[in-house]
Amino acid sequence: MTFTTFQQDDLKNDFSQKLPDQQFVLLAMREEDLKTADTKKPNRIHEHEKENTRSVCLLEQKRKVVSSNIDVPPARKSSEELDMDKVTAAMVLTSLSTSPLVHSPPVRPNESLNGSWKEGGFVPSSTSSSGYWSWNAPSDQSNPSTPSPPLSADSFKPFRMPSQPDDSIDEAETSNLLFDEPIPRKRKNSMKVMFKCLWKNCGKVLSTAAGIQKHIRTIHLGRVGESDYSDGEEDFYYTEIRLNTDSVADGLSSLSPVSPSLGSPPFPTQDANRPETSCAKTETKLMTPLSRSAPTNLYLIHTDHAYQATPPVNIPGSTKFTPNGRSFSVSWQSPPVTFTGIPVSPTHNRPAGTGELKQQIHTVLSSPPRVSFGLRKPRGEGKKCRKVYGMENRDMWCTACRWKKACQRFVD
DNA sequence: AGTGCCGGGGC
DNA sequence: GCCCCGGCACT
Repeated sequence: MTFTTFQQDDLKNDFSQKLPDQQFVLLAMREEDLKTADTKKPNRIHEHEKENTRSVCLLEQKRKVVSSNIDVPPARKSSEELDMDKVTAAMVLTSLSTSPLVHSPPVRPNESLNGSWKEGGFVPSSTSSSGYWSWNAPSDQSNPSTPSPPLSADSFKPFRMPSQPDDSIDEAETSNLLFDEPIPRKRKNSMKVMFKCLWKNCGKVLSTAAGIQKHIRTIHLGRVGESDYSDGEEDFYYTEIRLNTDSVADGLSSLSPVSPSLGSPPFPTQDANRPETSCAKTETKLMTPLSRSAPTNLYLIHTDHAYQATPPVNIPGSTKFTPNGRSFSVSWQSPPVTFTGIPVSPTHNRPAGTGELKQQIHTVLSSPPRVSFGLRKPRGEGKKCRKVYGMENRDMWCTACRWKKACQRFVD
């Protein structure tokens, strides 16, 4: 995951210049810094919003996620559930990416950025002098052998945490937050949880997780003989649907956090404009099984305009698709986890150098991909006859070089 | 500007 | 097929 946190200094200054193409920024600040920022630069966030960038402030100890008029219900005590703040923030970010801009003062007090972020596995891999933190995905997470995944407007499921079924900040709640609809803290009793298969062109809804997993295993993954075995992959091919038994429509609307003013879904649906769904495929695979032991995954959605007519580019740790002629990039990062018994340290997953990391982020976020369409093979990197022997010894060149053809002596 | 080499042409 | 070269892409 490409995940960027700006600190107070960035807010005081013009941090919008740092990631000009990133539209959603997770902003974590300390309480006193936020107060200062409010006082001194009251319009900073607004300025950023004008550039189609919104900020989410993750307030950890207060258990609030504040962005514009977004509030997350306060207060669970247990510190390990601070991770849920991050998750919630990710959900907010995800939803923000699809909702219209909301202009209102975003800032609220916050507490330490340092403690629980690191506890959750988010150790900044680079810290610039300006306090600009960033994370990026490990470059070796791609796995090509995943079946075609689902992807639909209501199917974007950033993460799944089977181990925490009692998550009280559910999707419906988060969605409601985005629309500034104060809702009762707990409506679980009136919610019926269904499980919807996200497989392409499927959409089967079952009432139990086991059922949907079995469905996915047998129907989509073709694991007929291993019906009881689950490697968890199925988890990422379905989503929970919380149906409000008081008002089914309410529950359904929570599935798609799109403003009614926006006629189009936030993510590609099954329409003709939909590009290949390999992005979801990559994403799904990347989440497995790493993320299952890492429920603190944060998703950051950002959009940019630079890729509109370009073909998909495989950026490890990120994926991209183009709904409605506008591209979305989804990238992610897993915190340090143990994978098949091998401890994976942060330095394993991330490039060592700050500069390199930032370069990667820059690549992911803004730079137009260099795509060779195969019309011309990549230029050879090695020395060729011309360089080796020089123009004066042209007779020593290989025939191809003499004929200005591809060098046959020093083949790349 | 220098380099690699594709595409095309003459023989 | 051999040989050459215009011109493009890339560094």
